[in-house]
Amino acid sequence: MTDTEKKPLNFIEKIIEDDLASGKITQLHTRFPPEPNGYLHIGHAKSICLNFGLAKKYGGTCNLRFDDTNPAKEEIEYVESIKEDVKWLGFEWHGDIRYTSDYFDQLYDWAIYLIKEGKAYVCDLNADEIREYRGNLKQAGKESPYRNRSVEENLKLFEKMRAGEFAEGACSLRVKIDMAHPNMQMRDPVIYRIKHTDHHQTGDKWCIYPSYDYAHGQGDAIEGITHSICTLEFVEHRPLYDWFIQNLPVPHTPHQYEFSRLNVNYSVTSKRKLKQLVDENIVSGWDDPRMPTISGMRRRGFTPKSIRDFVDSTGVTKVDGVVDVSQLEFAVREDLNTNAPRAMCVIHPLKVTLTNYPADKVEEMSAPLHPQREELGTRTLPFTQTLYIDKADFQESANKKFKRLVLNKRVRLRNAYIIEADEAIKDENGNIIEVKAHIIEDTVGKNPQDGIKAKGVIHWVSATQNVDCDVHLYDRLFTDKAPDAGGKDFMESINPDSLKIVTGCKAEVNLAEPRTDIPYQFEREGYFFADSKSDGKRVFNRTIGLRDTWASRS
RNA sequence: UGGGGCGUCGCCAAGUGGUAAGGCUCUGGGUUUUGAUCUCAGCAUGCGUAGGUUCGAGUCCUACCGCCCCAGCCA
Repeated sequence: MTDTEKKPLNFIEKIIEDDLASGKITQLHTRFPPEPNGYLHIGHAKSICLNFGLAKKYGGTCNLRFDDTNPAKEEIEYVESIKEDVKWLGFEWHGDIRYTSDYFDQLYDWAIYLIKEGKAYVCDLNADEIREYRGNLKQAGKESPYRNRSVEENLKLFEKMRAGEFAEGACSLRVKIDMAHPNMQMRDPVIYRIKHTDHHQTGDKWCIYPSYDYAHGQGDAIEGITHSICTLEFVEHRPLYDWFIQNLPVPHTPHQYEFSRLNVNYSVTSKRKLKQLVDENIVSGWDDPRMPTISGMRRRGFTPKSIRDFVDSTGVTKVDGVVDVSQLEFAVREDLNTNAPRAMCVIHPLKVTLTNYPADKVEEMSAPLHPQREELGTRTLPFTQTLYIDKADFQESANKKFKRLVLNKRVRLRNAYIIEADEAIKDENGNIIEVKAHIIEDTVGKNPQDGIKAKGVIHWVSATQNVDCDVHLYDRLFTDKAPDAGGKDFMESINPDSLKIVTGCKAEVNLAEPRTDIPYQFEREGYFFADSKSDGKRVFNRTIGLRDTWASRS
């Protein structure tokens, strides 16, 4: 997406433009607020692109805020990986990194304010009792017997909570709204709970922690966030969000807007499920190239731009949908096709001996790094008497649709000569182990003088001057389009062939020290990215294959 | 309906009363030293269903149907 064409505005952009036009806001301020309790995945990428993208588009700012209100689930390791992922995707947060925990003192003071206003109380009901008193979807709840404690008593009790005088679960601070409210979120929600757990940012300073609902909007208000964008499951929290903003002396009035989460078929994104895949060794880790995590996609070779383009292509709406992976694959291929340098690698080597080519001769073939982009320059390929071509590119006989090497027929060796096959050498089991062929003289960069053209082009590599490598071929992790839909057990549709390791592949010499910033296109095979975790061994992860209309037709 | 959100092509998605954009996928043709790229063409008489208002409705009204979310001291 090169541009700024007249792409229609999404509903959030319309709201922003209206707010800017009406003077409701003078500058846009957004935020990306992950909880550091796991690795970011493609769904988060959408939120990142939306929040940072909007700020950029409208000349505003976007904060990175760790929503760290639950120390029991969070770890510093996750804040580090999240920072890395956001930067890698190409975004820069405004100013310092924010933590909701930076506001714990202010939040505590506001809790006391609510108590003094008679709007919050310490409740001694335990979790089970609170659930019972809450009622259910069709029945109003009952008020807690502790709901009418005096301000003084609440103040004293809350101070004791903070001082660590109660065990976890002994009591909680609740806000007094309406136990009969049709919206369950408004039935006196808990805003502070006791957790005798150290926090990765605040250490042992606190033993009571604010809830998400109580902390989020206030964090937005403190940071001057104008548009607090989140996903659809928070729609019913909005009245609560607004309640806090209205009932507390906050410095700004932020507003929450919800859009639908990004889902991609043939994959799962729930943290719990991704963790299960890791724990049960279905994948090698959170950054396994088959994972929908940002780190997994990075290791696989997806580029930041391809992910951004994909996310932008899916639109911002309130419709629950599932985007087809083909849309993601398209974005990856689109970017890689225009930017990946070309190279040749024979994955299933078959030896070819050129009987009319001198054994000691080496010709330096020049090949462009990109066929459509001359400015990228060229590379050199040694051409020798013995070569490797792919086993799939030779057949003793074939019909006319087979555009590769066939006995007594010609084929073009990419960036080199046209050759003609003369004989197939087989082992005792009848397997072809070598092909004898001869070159057609004077066909480098030109057609044969006898007018008999080659019908196809295949890739090759010198059998004496090449580098060994392994190739990891990835396929989708699940065979089911919706692995976890309708309560299905996603573990039952794991694709047993999601990874095929091929060893003994032969790559052109220029791949001896492969680039680590972008995948290569192994011509006719696909895009391959040097694996970042295979030191010592040369391993290429197949990012994605080339579009193949041939395979689907046959 | 307890309350809330949502229903336009296989998948995303424009459309805000004037006679259904675009992208992905798919299907054909052309170019091509990657069966890639590029390029040309095709692909919703119909917008969850049924009525109604209107000269005219995906857009307004009514009823119905379907899907998703909420009963954590998770976020």
